[in-house]
Amino acid sequence: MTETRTATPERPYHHGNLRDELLAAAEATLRERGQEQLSLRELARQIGVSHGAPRRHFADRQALLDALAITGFGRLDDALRAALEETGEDFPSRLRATAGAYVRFATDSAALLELMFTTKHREGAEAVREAAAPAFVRLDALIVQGQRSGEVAAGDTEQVSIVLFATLQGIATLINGDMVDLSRLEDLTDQATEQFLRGQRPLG
Amino acid sequence: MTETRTATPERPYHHGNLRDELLAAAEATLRERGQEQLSLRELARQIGVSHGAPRRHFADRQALLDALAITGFGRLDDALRAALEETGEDFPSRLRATAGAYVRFATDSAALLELMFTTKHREGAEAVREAAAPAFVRLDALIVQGQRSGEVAAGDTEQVSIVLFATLQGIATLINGDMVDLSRLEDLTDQATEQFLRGQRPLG
DNA sequence: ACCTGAACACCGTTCAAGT
DNA sequence: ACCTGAACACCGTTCAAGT
Repeated sequence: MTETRTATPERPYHHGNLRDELLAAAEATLRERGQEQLSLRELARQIGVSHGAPRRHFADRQALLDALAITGFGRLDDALRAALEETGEDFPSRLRATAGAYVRFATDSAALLELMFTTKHREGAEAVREAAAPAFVRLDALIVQGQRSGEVAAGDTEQVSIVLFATLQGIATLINGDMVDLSRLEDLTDQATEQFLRGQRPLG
Repeated sequence: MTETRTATPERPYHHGNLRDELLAAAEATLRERGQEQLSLRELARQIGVSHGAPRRHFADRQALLDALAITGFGRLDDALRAALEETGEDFPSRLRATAGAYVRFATDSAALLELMFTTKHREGAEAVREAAAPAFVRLDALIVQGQRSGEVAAGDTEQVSIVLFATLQGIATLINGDMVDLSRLEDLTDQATEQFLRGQRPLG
């Protein structure tokens, strides 16, 4: 029971884990109050370091936001992979599982999604784009499967997968922006996937 | 050639047109440097009024951004209407014209688009949503035309039009966020519209 | 190697006061 | 009715200095 074990322990000079703590605190603030309300100084205060300390780990505010976006893409890819592991092998099942997982992630993490997709005209944005690649590749692979099984017309795979990606992303944007009610999410996603299946079915 | 006619004329006490000038200057800054770089104080400096003056016309920074978003929706609707006036009467032509006009507007005014569609959890957002209504109604009317002509399957009109809207919005988001190159815009839009036409064609 | 703390140049917002 | 200008409480960023 020494002085150094109080409720707010005097931290040793070297904090040791600041980067991860900053990211965790930033993500919580992002979810609760949005990107614009996220302040480096406030994060430092919450964690108990001086306002200059974050600088060692993130060159500036934007670098921290980029890091959040990058982890976001990782989590998106994890969500898509997990959904595919729990579904059947046929193309329609995999399409529906992917679409459902995407829009669920996107509407559950609206502020994070915004960070992930509004990257334009920034330095360091290259790293964010690279982080997005696995999710795009996963969509691409899904379309390739559909083309092999004959359920998706032959053609420019990437073009088809981008339009599919765009549709899911757009549905999430309309809902996250309160233009469309969240209660319509499932029906809209079904509409999009069934329309995709019909629109892609090779003409007999 | 009196003292009151210098290059920077001494303005009369009552400015008279401050609201419109603020909006115009704000839109230019938005386009050139993005929303985050837009500062009320800097706008006031550019126009030549005190930093407190904007307060008479916009309660706060967000109110000015909302006003920009609202004028953006008006301009979007204008663009859609203009495109429809220049095309044929058949449904596929009108679908293609609408889609093309939408993605052109959306990629030409990327920062404005972001303002228009990220409205969540804000007061005064109601006015922004209302401003969006005409564009949604226009898409709805287009789908109704397609259903009447038999080129779109009968069903929930709004659901179909929202998915179409979402697809176009998503394509623009991916391009504006530099995830997809602008050069692919036209092909992606064509892919989306042709897939829509095939996916909606009633089964014979 | 990592963090502190003062300093600088900005913000948005408020409000009494001027015309 | 409309605008000014001082004041307040924040920011992000920089950097010499500490351990």
